[in-house]
Amino acid sequence: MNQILSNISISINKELYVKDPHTSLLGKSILNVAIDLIDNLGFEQFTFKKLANEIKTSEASIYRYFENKHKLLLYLTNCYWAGILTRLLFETNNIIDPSLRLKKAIHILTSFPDPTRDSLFTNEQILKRIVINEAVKALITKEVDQENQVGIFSVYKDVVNAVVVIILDVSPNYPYPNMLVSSMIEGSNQQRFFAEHLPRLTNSRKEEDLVEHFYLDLVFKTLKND
Amino acid sequence: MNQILSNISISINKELYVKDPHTSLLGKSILNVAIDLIDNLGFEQFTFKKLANEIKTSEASIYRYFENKHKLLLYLTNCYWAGILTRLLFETNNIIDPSLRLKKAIHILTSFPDPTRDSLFTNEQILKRIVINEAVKALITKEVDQENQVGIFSVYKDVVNAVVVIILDVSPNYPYPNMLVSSMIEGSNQQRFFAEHLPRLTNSRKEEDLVEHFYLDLVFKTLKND
DNA sequence: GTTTTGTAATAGTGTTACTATTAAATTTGT
DNA sequence: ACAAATTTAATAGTAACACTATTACAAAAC
Repeated sequence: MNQILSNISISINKELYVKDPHTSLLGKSILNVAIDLIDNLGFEQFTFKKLANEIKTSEASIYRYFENKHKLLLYLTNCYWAGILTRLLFETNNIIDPSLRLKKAIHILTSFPDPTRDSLFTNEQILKRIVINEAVKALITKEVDQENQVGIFSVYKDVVNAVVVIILDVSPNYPYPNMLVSSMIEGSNQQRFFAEHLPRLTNSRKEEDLVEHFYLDLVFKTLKND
Repeated sequence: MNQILSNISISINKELYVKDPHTSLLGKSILNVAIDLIDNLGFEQFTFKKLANEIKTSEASIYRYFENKHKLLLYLTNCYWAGILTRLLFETNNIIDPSLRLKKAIHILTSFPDPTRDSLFTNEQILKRIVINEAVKALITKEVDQENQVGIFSVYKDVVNAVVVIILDVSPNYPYPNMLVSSMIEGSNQQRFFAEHLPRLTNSRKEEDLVEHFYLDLVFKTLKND
C-alpha cells in the first residue's frame, strides 16, 4: 500500500509537489487513495475534499503536499512514465538486434500490463488506466508552456526520445521518428479508450486487444520502405 | 457574423442544445462569441459569466440555449465535424481513383485550413484550433457512454467511416482501417499541438508543417504491403 | 530544555456551475 | 385586431468547488 514506486530510480520533478509525498505516511496515503479515487470518479469529479474525507484528513493538509489537483495528476502520470522509462531501459538494454529492440519497445508502450505477471512498479495497471482516461487533460492545456519550461514533461520526453533512438537504429533515414513515437504512445491509449466506449472508431476490442498488433504492423511497414 | 455554418446540410444532434441557437439573434451571438472566447481563454478558463458579459446578456439566458459549457463545446466540435464531413463528401465524390480519393481525404483531415483560400464554412480556422486545443476534453470523459448512446458522436463517427470506406477501396484486406483513420484524425491534431508547445515530441514545426506529409507517408506505406 | 522545524486542523474567501422565479416581448389563433 | 399562448431573458439566488490565512500541536535539532 505505501510503497508506490519503491523500486524506481528516476526522480520526479520538484515543481510537481509542495512537499514530497514520499517523506511521510500521510503523503503516501494521499498518493494511493488519490489513484483509486481518480480511477473511480474520473478527474473532473475527483476533489481534494473527497480525497480528504476518504483518508480522514483535511483538505488543507493535502494542499501542503500538492498545489492543486492538476499538479497531483501530473505527479501521478510522471510516476507512470518514470516506471515505463525504467522498464524500457532495462528490458531493451541487452537486445542487440535493433528490430527486436523496437519490437520490445512497442510492446512496452502499447500493450496493457498483464495482470497475471508482476508489474515493475506498484499500481501499474491503475496508473495505466488513469493515463488512458485522464492524462490528456493534464497535457493539452493553456499552461503547457510554463509547465514545460520548468521541466515537468521531461520524463515523458525522455521516453519518446529513447524510442526515437531505437527507430533511428532500425531506419537511420526515416524523417519522422518523433512523430511516429509520440503518435504511437498517445494513439495506443486512445484506441483503448475507443475500444471500450466508441467501438466504431477502432478495430480493437476489449475481448480482443489489437492495439499492439496494429502498431507493430504500422511501424515496421513504415520503416521497411525507407 | 451570424451565419455560422450557413451552407451545411448535416443537422446537429438535438441533445446538444436546450434551444436551437440558430433560431435567434442571441443564440447566434452566443455561438460566435463563445468560439472566440474558448479560443482565447481555453476551455477551463472559459465561463458562461464571461460569455454573458461579453455579449451583454445574463448567464441564465445562455443556460436557455445550452445545458452547460461542456455541451456547448460538443456543439461547436460537432459543427466542425459536420463541415469536414460535407467537404469530404463533396471533394472526394468525383475522384475515381481510390488512391487519389484517399490522398484527398488525408489532406482534408490532416492539413490546417489555408487562410488565403475560402473556407467551406465560417470560422473553420478558429474551430480547427478549438478542436486541436480543447476537443479531447469533451471526448475523453466519464459521460462518454451516455452521450454516445443519444448519438452525440455520430457525425464524428460518420467522418471516420467515410474514410474507412475509401481505405477499404484502396486495400480491401487491410485489417485495421478504423484504427488507422481515428489515429490519423486525433494524431494530426495532437502533432500540431506538440509542434507549438512540445517540439521534442514531433518533427513538424509551426514554420514547416509536416503533419500531412507524415500521414501520407504512413498511410500509403502501411496499405501498400497489404 | 528551549528553539526550530514540520504537520495538520479550523475557518474562512472568492468563484463557478447551475436553478427557481418572474417580467417582458413575441407569436399564434380566431 | 386582440386575447391567449408561448418564447425570451433578466434577477436573484444556492450549493459546491478550488484554494488560502492562521494557528495549534508535535517532533527534531541544537
